[in-house]
Amino acid sequence: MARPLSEAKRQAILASAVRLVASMGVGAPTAKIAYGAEIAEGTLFKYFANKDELLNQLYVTIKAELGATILEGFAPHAGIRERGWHIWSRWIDWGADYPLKRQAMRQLRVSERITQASKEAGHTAFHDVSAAFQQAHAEGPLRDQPLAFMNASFEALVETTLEFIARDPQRRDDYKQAGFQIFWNGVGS
Amino acid sequence: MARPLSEAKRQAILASAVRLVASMGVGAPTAKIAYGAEIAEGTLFKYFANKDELLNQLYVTIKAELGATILEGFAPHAGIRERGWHIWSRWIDWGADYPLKRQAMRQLRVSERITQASKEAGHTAFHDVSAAFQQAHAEGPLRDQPLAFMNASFEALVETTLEFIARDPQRRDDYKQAGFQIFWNGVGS
Amino acid sequence: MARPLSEAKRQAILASAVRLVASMGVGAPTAKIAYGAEIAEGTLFKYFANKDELLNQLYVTIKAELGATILEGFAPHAGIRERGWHIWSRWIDWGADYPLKRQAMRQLRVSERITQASKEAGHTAFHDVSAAFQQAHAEGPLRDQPLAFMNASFEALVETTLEFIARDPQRRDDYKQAGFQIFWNGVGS
Amino acid sequence: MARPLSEAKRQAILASAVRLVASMGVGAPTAKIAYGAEIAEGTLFKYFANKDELLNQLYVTIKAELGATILEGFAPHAGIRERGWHIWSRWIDWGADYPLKRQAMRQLRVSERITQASKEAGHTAFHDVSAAFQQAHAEGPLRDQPLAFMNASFEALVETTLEFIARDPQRRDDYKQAGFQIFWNGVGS
DNA sequence: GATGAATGAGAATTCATTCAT
DNA sequence: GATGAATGAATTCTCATTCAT
Repeated sequence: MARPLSEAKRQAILASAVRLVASMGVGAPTAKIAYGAEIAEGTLFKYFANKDELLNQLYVTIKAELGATILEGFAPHAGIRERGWHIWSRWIDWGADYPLKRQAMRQLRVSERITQASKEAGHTAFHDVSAAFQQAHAEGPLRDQPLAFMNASFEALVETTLEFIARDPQRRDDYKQAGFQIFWNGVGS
Repeated sequence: MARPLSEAKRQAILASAVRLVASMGVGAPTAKIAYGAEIAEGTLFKYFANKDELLNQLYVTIKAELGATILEGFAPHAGIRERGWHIWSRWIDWGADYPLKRQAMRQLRVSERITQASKEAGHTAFHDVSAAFQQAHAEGPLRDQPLAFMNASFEALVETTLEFIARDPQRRDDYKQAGFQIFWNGVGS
Repeated sequence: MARPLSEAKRQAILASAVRLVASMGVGAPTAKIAYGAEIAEGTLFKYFANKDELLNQLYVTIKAELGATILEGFAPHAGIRERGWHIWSRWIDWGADYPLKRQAMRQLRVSERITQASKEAGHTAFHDVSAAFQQAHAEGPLRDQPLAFMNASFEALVETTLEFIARDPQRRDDYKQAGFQIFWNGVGS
Repeated sequence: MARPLSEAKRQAILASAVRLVASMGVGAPTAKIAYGAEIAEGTLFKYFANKDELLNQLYVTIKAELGATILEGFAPHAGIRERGWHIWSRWIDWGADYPLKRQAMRQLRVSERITQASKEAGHTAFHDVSAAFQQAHAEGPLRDQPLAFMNASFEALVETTLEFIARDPQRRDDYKQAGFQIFWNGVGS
């Protein structure tokens, strides 16, 4: 079935879901999500067959958006540190600028309702980001661990850094630097 | 007193909650938790006034248990790296040995139902662990960032490491070493 | 609008509530009320946000209906006794004809769940009935007591009379006369 | 089964029930009643086989106490008005002095849980009060109505009067006079 | 006899989803 | 296609009553 109707409404539903999942978790009622999107309760189910599908698409969509955002302006031939910093920097900026999306992701990540398929789709969307790590990985001291482990550590530190920025936005830049330093030193030389 | 509230039952409820929250999130029904604890639905509410209280006590209890476990055998006068390794090691072992508790914590950490007070109680229970970090922090390159930031990074890397161990238990020791290495290099020299 | 909230259903709920509250008091389960209205349990809450609201609206609705019924055919310029008798007569007839509504009111009147606001709304609905008493009051021997006291005495005697009519409907007219006589003599000359 | 154990405890339960039924209606939980009586939840059921029995005994007890109170100092050979006034006066005083008992009775009177037997026992306890009315009744204009009707009117006006005294205790005596006047004029020649 | 933990049948809501309009 | 009323299973919590201590 081709995507029905208004793309604007679809986006409104996703945007409303971001807000509600961020604050209430995946238990946020579909009726509230619909209300936040200014559509009727039943209309939501024209766009998403059921709540699980909405949640999964939300997950994949945010992940894809983040992936694309990170890669904007990425210089594949820059030095390894520059590439790492680019990813770190854009990721942090995205998370600090869209705290609700970040919060929603936090909830979705731990939810049993996100299928394996969605997680894989998320990885796919992140493919280029992962690729950018490969060289660094191959050369670093973690070369015997899966690339995924380095990726995950990076992400964990991004998450930690964003948590602190969220609590204390004034020091955004300090945290951004400090977090990257831990990562870079950590996996480096 | 007719019959005192049985500590065994209280533990059974918490243990059942660990299992169900780990797999279903905080939306796990109290009826299922009670069933898992082999008590009647109503009995649960003799032990915990309501679901929120159960969830919060679960959070604090696990956190306290983890804190105590980490500190067992801790040598306060050992070298700084030894102390760091002790904490890392015991934390990883705990998480690898009790994957359900770790999973439950993951859910509880992001839940809106865990009160500020519980989070603070969790910190208190973790006080000695935090203290053990202080010297390392004062001397390291992160001395201008809050100690909490270093702690959180440590925890984030523990979490990441445990995630990988859970997926691939055979390589438990490899991950354990690799994760610590990232942290130690990251915040070190 | 998909389907408007059906006024017929709303009335069916209120009618069912009348029956159940009359016989079981305000403890009558919403599930039974819904069943009696031939709707699903959940549907009731589309019409009334919660049980208290149902109970309060029931109170106000019955009171308003009674007020309107009493005033039908009221001749404001008739003699004072005629006016009093009109009110008495219509009130008694209403109570005798709708014993369940009367019984429900008995329950609602003593319930802690009826808010002050509803009681005031009830008075408002009864405003014209009260007004009809004013002249009688101003001239009678109770002029030094609040009008409300005379009103309440009237109502108490109506209630008593209806109680007897309910037990012994054959003598409806006797009781109707006797009750009014007590009131009229009581507050009169 | 003879009445077990401490009469003091039995009274404490009834006293606690008065308070709770007055404020919460017959839905007041037995656990709260027990707590108010400073006994254990289960102990209540040693004194009253079940909640209905407690409620019914409460009804009969209050009614009996009221009956006895009214008759204290009653002069059977006084004039008819004096006898009526005596009853009125003592009843009003009792109700004004024990507002919780009066409130509890209001709730019990409309409850489906009070059996016919209890109502009859209540009448029995009131027998002497009723008897005092008989002569007045036989002589008055209501002689063609059941004595019970006159009794009930009296009680209804007592109730009304007490309601007003409860709201405005300062005017206790005014209301007391006014209420009796309505009754006396009402049923008198 | 007193206690209060244990029980499980309700009770009032809530909510994803369907379907008449 | 959009709407939101309708549904009823599921959820949290309450409460009278029993019974082990």
